[in-house]
Amino acid sequence: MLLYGSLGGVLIALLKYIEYQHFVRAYPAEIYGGALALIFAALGLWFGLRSAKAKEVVVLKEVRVRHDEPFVVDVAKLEELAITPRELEILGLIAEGLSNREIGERLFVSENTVKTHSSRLFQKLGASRRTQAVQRGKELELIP
Amino acid sequence: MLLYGSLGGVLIALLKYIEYQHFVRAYPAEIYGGALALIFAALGLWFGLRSAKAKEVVVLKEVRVRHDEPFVVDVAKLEELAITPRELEILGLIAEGLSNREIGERLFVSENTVKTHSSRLFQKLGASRRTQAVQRGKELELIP
DNA sequence: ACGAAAATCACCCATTCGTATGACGACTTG
DNA sequence: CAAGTCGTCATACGAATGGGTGATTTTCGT
Repeated sequence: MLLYGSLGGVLIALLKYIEYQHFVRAYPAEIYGGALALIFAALGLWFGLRSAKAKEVVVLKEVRVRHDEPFVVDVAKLEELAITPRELEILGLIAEGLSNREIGERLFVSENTVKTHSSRLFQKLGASRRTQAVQRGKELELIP
Repeated sequence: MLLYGSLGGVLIALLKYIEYQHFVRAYPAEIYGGALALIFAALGLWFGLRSAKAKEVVVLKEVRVRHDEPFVVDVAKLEELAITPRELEILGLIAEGLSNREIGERLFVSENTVKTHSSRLFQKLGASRRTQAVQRGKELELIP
């Protein structure tokens, strides 16, 4: 800012000197004043835009985009494969790495029940292993 | 822009007229010129800053798309857990739902070998089931 | 070239899993 | 009401899995 100010002052003095010596008599004062006004208006505008550009850079950016969608089960595929709610529930627990026994404990049913559910589930998913069932479930968007 | 231009022109004319009529004799030309320069410099600066503010708003733009990353294994965690390349490979195949036998066939090794690898893998991952290992592997970004 | 790490394989044993089969009760629907 | 679906549970058996130990061979870094 200080630099700009002093530079402007020098420029003014210079211009004034030149003008006074050579043109003050050649052209009417209106031309002189107009030119001066134009020059300084341009100068001011230039400086203004310059500082404007600087400001432009400083502007902060704060935008968040979604990263994970909420996930919804593909109900169409569920019905298509005739997978019951209970079976889907068990698929989810299988995907969490729980054993049949643990699933039974969590759902307050016997391990045998879990086995029947998972067995039917595997049939419907075309899986023969639980890891396979998990993979299929993710592919079919039945589990996140 | 046009509006500003014409306004500036009118202003110039007005100023010139007033000056010519009253001050041309009262003060030396330097003062007159200096004042004019100052005024127009300020005017230009003001306009510059004004347009600067407008530009500042435009800059408010941000792209932070992050939906699907290509996925790279977390080498740091791999070393931290001392997981060998072979073990990681087997983890991937487990995640695909393959049985130990199938993994052995695909890698041209015996099922027993697969079992030892997976056994050590489970130890390192703190898993007791393969489904659990898969889950841990995904959490630790060892597999996609 | 030596030694450590990795990979390979085998055997054993207990547990878990997958599958089949049958059964029973609750609920829905025609 | 009869049929169908769903959830529940049991038993049984073979396959798969997990865990442990021991051993040999490759590979690789210093």
